[in-house]
Amino acid sequence: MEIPSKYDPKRVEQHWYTYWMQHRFFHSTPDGREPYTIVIPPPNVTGVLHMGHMLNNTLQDVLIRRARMQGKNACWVPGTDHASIATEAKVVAKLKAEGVPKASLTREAFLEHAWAWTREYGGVILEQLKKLGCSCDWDRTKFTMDPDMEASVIRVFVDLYRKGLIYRGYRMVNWDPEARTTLSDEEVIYEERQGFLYYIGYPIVGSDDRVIIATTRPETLLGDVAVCVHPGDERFTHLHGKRVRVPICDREVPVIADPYVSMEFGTGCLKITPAHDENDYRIGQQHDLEIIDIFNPDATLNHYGLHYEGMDRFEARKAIVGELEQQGYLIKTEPYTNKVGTSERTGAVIEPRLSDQWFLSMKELAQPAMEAVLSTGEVRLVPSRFENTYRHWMENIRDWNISRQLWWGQRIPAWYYGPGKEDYAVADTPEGALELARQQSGNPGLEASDLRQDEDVLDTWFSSWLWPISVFGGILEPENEEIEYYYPTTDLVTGPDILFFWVARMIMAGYHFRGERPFETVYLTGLVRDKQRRKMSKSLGNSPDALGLIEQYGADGVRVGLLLSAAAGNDLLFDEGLCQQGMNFANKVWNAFRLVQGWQVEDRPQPEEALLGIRWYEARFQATLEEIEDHYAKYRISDALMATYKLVWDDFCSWLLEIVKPPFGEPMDRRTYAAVIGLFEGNLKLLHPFMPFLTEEVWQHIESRKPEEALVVAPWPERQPFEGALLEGFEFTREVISGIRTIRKEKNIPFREAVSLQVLDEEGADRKWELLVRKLANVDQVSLEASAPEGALSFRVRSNEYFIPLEGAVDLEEELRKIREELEYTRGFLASVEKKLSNSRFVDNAPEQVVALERKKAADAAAKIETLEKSLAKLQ
RNA sequence: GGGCUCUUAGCUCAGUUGGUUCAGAGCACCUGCCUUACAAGCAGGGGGUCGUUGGUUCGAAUCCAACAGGGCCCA
Repeated sequence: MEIPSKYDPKRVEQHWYTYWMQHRFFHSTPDGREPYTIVIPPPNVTGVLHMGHMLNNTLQDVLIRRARMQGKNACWVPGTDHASIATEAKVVAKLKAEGVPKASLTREAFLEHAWAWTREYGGVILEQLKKLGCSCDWDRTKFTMDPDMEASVIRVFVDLYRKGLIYRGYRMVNWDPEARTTLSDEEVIYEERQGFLYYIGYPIVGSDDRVIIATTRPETLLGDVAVCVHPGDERFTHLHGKRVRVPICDREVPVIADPYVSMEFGTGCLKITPAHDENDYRIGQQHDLEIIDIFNPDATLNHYGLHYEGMDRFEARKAIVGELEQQGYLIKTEPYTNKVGTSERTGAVIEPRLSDQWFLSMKELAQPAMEAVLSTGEVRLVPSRFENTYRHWMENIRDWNISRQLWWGQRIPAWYYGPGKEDYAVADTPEGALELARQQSGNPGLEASDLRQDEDVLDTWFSSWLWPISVFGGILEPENEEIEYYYPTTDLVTGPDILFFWVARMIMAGYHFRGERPFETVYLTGLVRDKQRRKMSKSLGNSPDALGLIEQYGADGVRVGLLLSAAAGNDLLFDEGLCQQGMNFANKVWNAFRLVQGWQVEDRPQPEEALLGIRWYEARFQATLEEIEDHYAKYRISDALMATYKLVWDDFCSWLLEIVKPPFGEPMDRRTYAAVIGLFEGNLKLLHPFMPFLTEEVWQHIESRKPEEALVVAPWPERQPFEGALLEGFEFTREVISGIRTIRKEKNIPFREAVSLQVLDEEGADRKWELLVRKLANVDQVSLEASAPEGALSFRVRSNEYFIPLEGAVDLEEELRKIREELEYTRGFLASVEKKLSNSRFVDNAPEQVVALERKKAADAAAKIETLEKSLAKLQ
């Protein structure tokens, strides 16, 4: 069989993915095995794969593939969410481009377009995950707007409403003027913006004097209803009870006193605009002030804007400042940096706005969720330092604004039957609402046509927070077999940026609706950044094309590249070089396979060094397996990968294969061959979660396998006891071989030229290891010596001394210098150890083990010094 | 402004309850090799006062304090 010298991912990836799917290896149904469950963090239905998704989903795939190999019933539920703001914005933009304004459409017509859009683009990101190799149970693919998922959301809304946890309130909320909807507090991102502080003089009524206020938002003066000073501020006591005239709109407003005002900030005098600032609103309430809202929903000025009506708020700011200046009201402006809230979705500057919204009361829900993470440890955050962030948020939790002024999403199941704010009924269905409405209103004559459903939809996170329950039907049928089997899920892998949006709320929902945690462990990944540490984003254009990377480096290469530097919770500075490294590794494994499969095998005795090498590698494999299991247990996936990488590349390829490799042109014995194949298969198993395609390809090349023997479902290697002495013996031997290679390099002795080796064996080393030295360092003869020979190059390993006789090539001075250097270092080392040992406080206080170790160090060093001194004496 | 967190080799990071020859790994770099699996490779090599300053201790990269400089969350 002809096998190309380079691994070609394109040739194999599609083939094996199709094979796995055909044999339904990713599909899970409840059975007697232990379940291992992951629910995917649902990406936006219309999104495309980006680097964050790749990292996140590669991690999930590694975990799920390993669990599957461990014989657990592995179930990874994929799906998408409807992303109401983002999707609606895209659909609106598309329609606009086609000359169709949203306002010209009915709600139903708009939703038709949105569904069409979803059908067209909805599957894209999931198809991309398949390219990455993700082994999701695709039969279980869920979408937050699926009928059953939607029904779950509605059921939960009604339930929480009836428990009194959902209420309708007139509050100051975060308004996104671009999306024309409210946002929850979590969706607002505060940014530092360079602005100005404007000092404006308000004339005092009945006086020629004026009062100066400082503001960052002069345009809002059109909504001013008062000017406020601190009651204890003596500079302004003469103003109490006076009235001032607001410039431009010429409105007379009172001067009020409230301790909220900071005497230090600005002029100590504050204008009050209750409609456009949360604190002003509070003061307005306390002082019973009027509320004047000067904005339209898109943040242009309304009729209160007078001659600025229709102008954008920022344009209006400039124009108003100009007018104030012209009319002499503007005293001065100074540069000022302030924090501005922006929309997480659209980036628009948030406008505080008063409106009726639906809120979910959080205190009660938060309590068990807080305990689960911080007290009982039922839910574990990895890395644990996120617990602090979690605690801080949970302790200061505020009610959740769950209504959105959008059409794309689950419409709030509240029906109004009268003109009053409280004239509504909440129910699962219009019929249920009608019945309730008749009761509540005492009017049995109400008809369906008298009811008007709330226009708003629910926040997308109000769907997502149920995800681990609703994907298994656990809301609608709380006792169904699936939810009972798969819930609580095992691991959740997501980014820390949605710890509050999603993770915390899922924990709340888990305890509230199931009385149980939704998952055991939350693995928080880092953010993927570029080499300048900037977050990768579409707007910056610094995110490489995900599928392009897979095309270039292969899915396995990209997976390895991403994982190599992805310590949990640490940001990952993405560098394409890492994918290159991943691809190189794939090629390395591929070529190791080419070597092995090219060997001719026949009946012949097994060389002793091959047997020794195999025994050593078995021990090495076990030691590494132990290490890898420990890394997995701690979710240190990149360390698990690195340990596997070194095992395969260094120990297996560079050492074992060189040990067992038959001389050129000679065949190999059957026992060695069979053993090497077995070890190779063990390696493939460890590698499979990281590099599923390559490993399955090689696995199937090794021999033809039945479907149930595919690597994807092969049993994970078992832990076995191993001989530590083999590892120590090999390590010593490796140093000897290294020493000979160094001398070869320094003296330009080509490898094909055999050398002989003389040993001053102070250590009493096991001579079986000489077999490896002979083969790997091309040594033709090994002899034990009683004293240092002359005319030889030397090196030392522990207290052993090795000589390579090489007449004429030996530089005596150089040899002496090397020995003196080693001697000096070792003496210094011994001195420091002895100093420790002579300190009675150390000997008395330190643990016995530590003291014993120090004694051994001293003895070893002393032995080495003796060797060195002897050699020195001989040479001089 | 409040809280959290980090600073170790050129880069990205490990370093567990203070104690092995503990100052590490990968990459990058330097040198030599087209050796019949692999130049996407092989062999060898250099490189750090562990941010600074104090303290605790027989012993500090590790614990404590202050300072300097990053980052995150919240307001």
